[in-house]
Amino acid sequence: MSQDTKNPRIYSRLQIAAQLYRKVADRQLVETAGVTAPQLGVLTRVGSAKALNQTSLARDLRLNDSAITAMVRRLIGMGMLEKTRSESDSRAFVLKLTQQGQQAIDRAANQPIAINRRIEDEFGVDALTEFSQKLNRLIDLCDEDQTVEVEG
Amino acid sequence: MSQDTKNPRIYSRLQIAAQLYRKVADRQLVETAGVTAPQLGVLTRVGSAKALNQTSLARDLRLNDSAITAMVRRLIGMGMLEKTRSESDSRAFVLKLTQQGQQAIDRAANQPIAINRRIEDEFGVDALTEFSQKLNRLIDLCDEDQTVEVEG
DNA sequence: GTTGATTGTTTCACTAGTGAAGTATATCTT
DNA sequence: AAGATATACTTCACTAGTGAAACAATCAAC
Repeated sequence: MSQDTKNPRIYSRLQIAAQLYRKVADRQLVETAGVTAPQLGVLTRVGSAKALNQTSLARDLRLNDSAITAMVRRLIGMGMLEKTRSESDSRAFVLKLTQQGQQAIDRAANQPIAINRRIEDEFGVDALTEFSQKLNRLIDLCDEDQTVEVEG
Repeated sequence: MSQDTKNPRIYSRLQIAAQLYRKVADRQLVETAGVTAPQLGVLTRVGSAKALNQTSLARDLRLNDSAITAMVRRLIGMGMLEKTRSESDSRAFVLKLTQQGQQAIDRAANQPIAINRRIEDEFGVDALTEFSQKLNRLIDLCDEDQTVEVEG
């Protein structure tokens, strides 16, 4: 008689789906591009910005500052990213792709991973768009709930 | 001109939604029941089984054995769970709730957290069911992709 | 009844995230 | 110009997961 049987709580489904998707995507991406999915996310964002610092990156990806610190350290260690002090603001760093980092992005772009194609094929663009919108609504609801609690 | 703009790739949305939902749920659950959402998941599963060992638990929750080892250790440390050697199989352990563990479940059941009610209200049962089905389909696709790769 | 494979669990090294507290630089305010 | 406040980043301790390698107990075969 858990609540799961009564109404369709989506919490655990969502967690399982996200975890599993990440696992599969990671495997395939590491194969083709040499980076994990979160790492590719960072590289892509850095690549598409002119001069990005870590705080902006954190905001864009909706992550903690400390998550970025760790992520960037790993990517620098892998030779994918460079970090130089900003000239306009000496607290901040400017992130830049290395050649290797750019290569990783290119490889990922040129050879889309199987799981993504599979999902697109199976769902179709319309269903995927709708799904994406529902995810957005879910995100908004969580955001509201967070701000309500902090302010109220 | 990243692929994100062309077609609605759901990977990052899904990750953000799952992470954020967990964060909000954790906060509210820790408040009302004294455990996090993943912890409550484990307790609930243990509570609804007669005699569960860790491997079965891992399968049920779709987690790694080593994730369970760590999870159980934490829950025992919190006084929520007990672990005794199985009499029928002396490799295995039998997991059991402590009073405190049962209390945590009860509190969570009696006082459903705000974010879940909010999501149910906003989405409605039908939309939620459909959403859940799509998540299931996504999970299945990932599963297939995994087995294909292992076997092929 | 030993031998070999399978099963249940743990350990280790890792990624990826949170949140709180600290440091250093910038920016207001007066 | 100084002091307060805000911002950029790091560190630390933590949860939560993966995967590979080890170990012990069980089971199946011979």
